[in-house]
Amino acid sequence: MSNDTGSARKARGPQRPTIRDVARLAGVSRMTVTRVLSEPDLVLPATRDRVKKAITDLGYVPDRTAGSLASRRTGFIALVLPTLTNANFSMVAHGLTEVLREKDYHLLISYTDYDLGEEERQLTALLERRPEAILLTGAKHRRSVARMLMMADVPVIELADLSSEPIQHAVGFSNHQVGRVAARHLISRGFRRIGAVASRPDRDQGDYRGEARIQGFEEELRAHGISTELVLRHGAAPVSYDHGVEAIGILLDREPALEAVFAVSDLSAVGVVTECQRRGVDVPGQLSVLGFGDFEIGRVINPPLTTIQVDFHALGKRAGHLLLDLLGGEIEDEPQSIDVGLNIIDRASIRDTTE
Amino acid sequence: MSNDTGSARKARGPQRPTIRDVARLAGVSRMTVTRVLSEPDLVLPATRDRVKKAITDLGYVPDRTAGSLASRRTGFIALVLPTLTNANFSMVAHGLTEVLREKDYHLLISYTDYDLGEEERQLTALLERRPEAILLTGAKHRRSVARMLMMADVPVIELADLSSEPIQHAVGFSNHQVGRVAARHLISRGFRRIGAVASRPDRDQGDYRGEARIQGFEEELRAHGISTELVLRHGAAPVSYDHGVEAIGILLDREPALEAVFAVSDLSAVGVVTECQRRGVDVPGQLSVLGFGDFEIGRVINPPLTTIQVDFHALGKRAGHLLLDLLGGEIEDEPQSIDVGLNIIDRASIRDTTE
DNA sequence: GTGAAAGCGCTAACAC
DNA sequence: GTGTTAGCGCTTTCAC
Repeated sequence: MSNDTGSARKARGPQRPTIRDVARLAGVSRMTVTRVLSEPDLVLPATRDRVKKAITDLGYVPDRTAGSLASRRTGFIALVLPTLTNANFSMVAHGLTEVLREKDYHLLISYTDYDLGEEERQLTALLERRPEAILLTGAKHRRSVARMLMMADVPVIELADLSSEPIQHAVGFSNHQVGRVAARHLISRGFRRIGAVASRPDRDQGDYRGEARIQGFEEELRAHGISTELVLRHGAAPVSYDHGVEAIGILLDREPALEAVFAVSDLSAVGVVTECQRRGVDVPGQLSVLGFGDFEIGRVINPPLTTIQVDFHALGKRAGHLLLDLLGGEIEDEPQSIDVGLNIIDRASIRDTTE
Repeated sequence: MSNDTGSARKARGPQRPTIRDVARLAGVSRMTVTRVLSEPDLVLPATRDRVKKAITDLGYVPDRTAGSLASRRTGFIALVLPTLTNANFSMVAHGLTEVLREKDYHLLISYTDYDLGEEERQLTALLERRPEAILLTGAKHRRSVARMLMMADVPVIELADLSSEPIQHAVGFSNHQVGRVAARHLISRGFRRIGAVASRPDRDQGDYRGEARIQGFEEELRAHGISTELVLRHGAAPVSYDHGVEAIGILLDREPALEAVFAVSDLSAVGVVTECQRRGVDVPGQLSVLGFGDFEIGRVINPPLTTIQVDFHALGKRAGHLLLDLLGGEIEDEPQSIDVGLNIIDRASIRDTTE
């Protein structure tokens, strides 16, 4: 009845059961086992049950390595992140996983520690695993990386910064837009003596993102006829708690009547709030503070920080759905660029001028 | 000269170059190409160069799926985490990656959202990828999961909680020990009116970790003849900022002369500090506070929080090295249990009684 | 509804 | 130092 007698495998100890063992035990061909696993409806219920029983009896676990080779579909999606220890990037991975799990895709996660050389090395290793798509963060890549990506001949989605020219598809937000939204928000609240704290964009590496935000901020200020002289670029990126402390000190010395300030990062904003309290400047009574990033700490300080947030979880899900469309061929191959937008998280560091 | 004429592959568009193409172009056999890639020293320099040139000319990227199948070594290490959005677990992954990268192993990361059913589902999917070892967090698993793990016939390392019986190997720390260290630290600083804030261990799910800490704390207190009546179990796990606020309120109402308090989590400890400030209780002048976990927020509040820390990055590296030993067969198969220990991060929330 | 043949792209094992 | 043979465990394709 069955064909598979199994061509004399070298008997070296107990082996994991293969599809052949299942087939033999159930008295069917291997093909039927495959069908039970992938398209059970094509198999007669009686046969199906026999096969299923054989599977559980043997404790058979299909080998997807072999399956991938035969079907030429690994089910892997490569994800290259700068680091895992950043809540935002983790949220992206979570969002992605959520939608990809459904379709039995697996994320192959790598991180680069913000090192472009490491990015290239990781990507090289990843490509050997034959991912069906590649997702990576950031807009800056080596030429060699861009080339590898093209050669790979699978969909490529860049995550995060939408401002620069994407290699193929992109899902993210615009840092420039962050600045514009920040300025617009403060202006709409009636403030006019508006400042900002950012870093000096000296180094080409690093904080072009913060600089993009601050430029958007200045543009919007100018568009409303407001001076940008209280926009302070101080210290080196990345900005931190201490940066906020120092920068707001300088700004307040220069303009004690400052009404509102935008910090390019929540970390810096927390420093701003703390330093204000030390100086006896009431937040938000005298000075309103707006941050960016929605870091956990902003939720915990007093007053809780109003901030501009990017929903990275949603970003991950959007990327995941785009991927599914791309992989399912339900979409033309024209490069897609998706802006997930920005949210203002209204907490208590901005004075309510409406009352 | 060459053998491989390539058995008439169906010509459907441009294919990725295979090892066969490289072999043909370099005028060698496939085996020689494999050797150039894995053991270059075994190949004559002249041949090696020809092969290398062919590889770059074609842009050949080896297919590890096929390689894995043939060599029966996938190079995958499965890692099952509760979540990616927790800095501690991310650090574990980083530490692991650092040591595994060297030997060309890849982490296959999954997360369970703290759901035991999801753990089983993820593990099932993972096993189909034939990982060479399995790392997973937590000491609580379904029986079915334990069974799958045994059947898998690869090294299994549990990460984190050392108190309960490990399935095989374990790398972690003891929550019970955390409590003992906490109590010993406060006692050694000369405090006697010592309290603690934890959650009620009502639910079997969830916070047995916090409960383990608090029990160790009580034991050590008793061992020193100190009353445990100021150890407060309040509210449901997991403890948060608000938990600390409420709990210290209750405790201070009960014993205004409280000298020192241990919070089972930094989050709660921060709530404690904040509430004390609101009440005008000076930290650490009047009340010393000790946390656990070394959360980022503890570094930023004022006064910075003294806390008991587990070095999760080191934990990851230790696990990685154990794995390499296990995989390299350089170690007996006796279950290993490695305690990475605890560190007290001395900041400013505990009064210096030595002056 | 089920099965047989023919690989997927690579490497282990052994021959020369 | 290099090549040949024979699979790894599955799925595709087509036959019945």
